[in-house]
Amino acid sequence: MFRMSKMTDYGLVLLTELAREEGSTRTARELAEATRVPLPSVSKVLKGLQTAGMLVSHRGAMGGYGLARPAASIPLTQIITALEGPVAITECVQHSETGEPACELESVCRVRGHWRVINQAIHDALGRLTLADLCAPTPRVERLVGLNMPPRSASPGGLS
Amino acid sequence: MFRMSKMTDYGLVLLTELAREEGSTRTARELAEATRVPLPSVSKVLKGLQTAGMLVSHRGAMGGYGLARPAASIPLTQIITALEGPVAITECVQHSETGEPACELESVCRVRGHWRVINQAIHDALGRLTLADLCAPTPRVERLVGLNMPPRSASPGGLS
DNA sequence: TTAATGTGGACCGATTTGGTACTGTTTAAG
DNA sequence: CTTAAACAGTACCAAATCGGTCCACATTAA
Repeated sequence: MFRMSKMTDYGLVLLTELAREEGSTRTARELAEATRVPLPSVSKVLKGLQTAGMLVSHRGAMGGYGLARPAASIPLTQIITALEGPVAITECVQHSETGEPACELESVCRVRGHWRVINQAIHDALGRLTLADLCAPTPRVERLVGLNMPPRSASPGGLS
Repeated sequence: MFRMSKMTDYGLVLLTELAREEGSTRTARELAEATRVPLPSVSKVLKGLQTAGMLVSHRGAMGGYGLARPAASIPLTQIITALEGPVAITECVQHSETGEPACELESVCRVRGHWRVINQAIHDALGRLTLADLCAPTPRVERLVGLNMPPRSASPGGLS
């Protein structure tokens, strides 16, 4: 799986819509109609992004949401982290980043160190992209995300 | 989050343990004791890996599980796919790989194409690793997983 | 004053997840 | 032939998570 939650997906779609004209202010209802995302979910997601400092909100009539910073200075990792917690493929990876209490298998676990590395690679690939990149055509993303790795020198299998 | 499920984590730990001496046959109980993973979960995971063709099983007394192929020819992506389904960060990514019925936002969604690319990057990074690599020291994994991407040319933000 | 709008929380139903139990079936060893 | 060890399959359960809804409230422009 490796799935993002739907809320995170919604968040990206909404932010992309907001970033289409930077500096503009859109109402939650407008965004819901433009993206076809159910309004209550839109509200919940936008509220979260505002708390995380990515959006500014104006209450009352004529209010709405707008980007707090230029889209090019909002990394994907920050959005994902705000909406569904730290990017960590394993619990123990998260623990080793935040605090100490690792898992109870720590003493016998021989793969933990590798997860840290793999997780870092994914984190870096996502961190190279910003919200502005999500509004750009696909080829730009292909380049930035690092799809051009050399195949491994001596691969016995090669299955996928 | 981006988490693997606990079962997948268990699977990797168990396979790594089995790969420590290739060709050996270990009993589910032995593996449970060696890895401290609860026995019922061990059984469930191993059975799944056998069905997927990564393990061979021998029933009856003196039975047990063994690797069906050399560890170096079992890619990480195959293990993950067997234990928790296809690697796809979004539902729509999975749909576009398997069949046609995309999500209902398809017509207005402007980020879908990008997910395909990002997903491919993650998939490739994991596909470059095999079970044998998980038994090797960490530096080898660092190299194979592609941690050495150049920083983007003009990064306005750089936050993480 | 009023209507539009965000804020915050409670709540619910569905699904997933991790774990358990039980009843087979196979096979080596005695 | 009997028995105990081991895998196979299924059903089930409790807890957590997720997506979604609703409501009472605070704020602000008109």
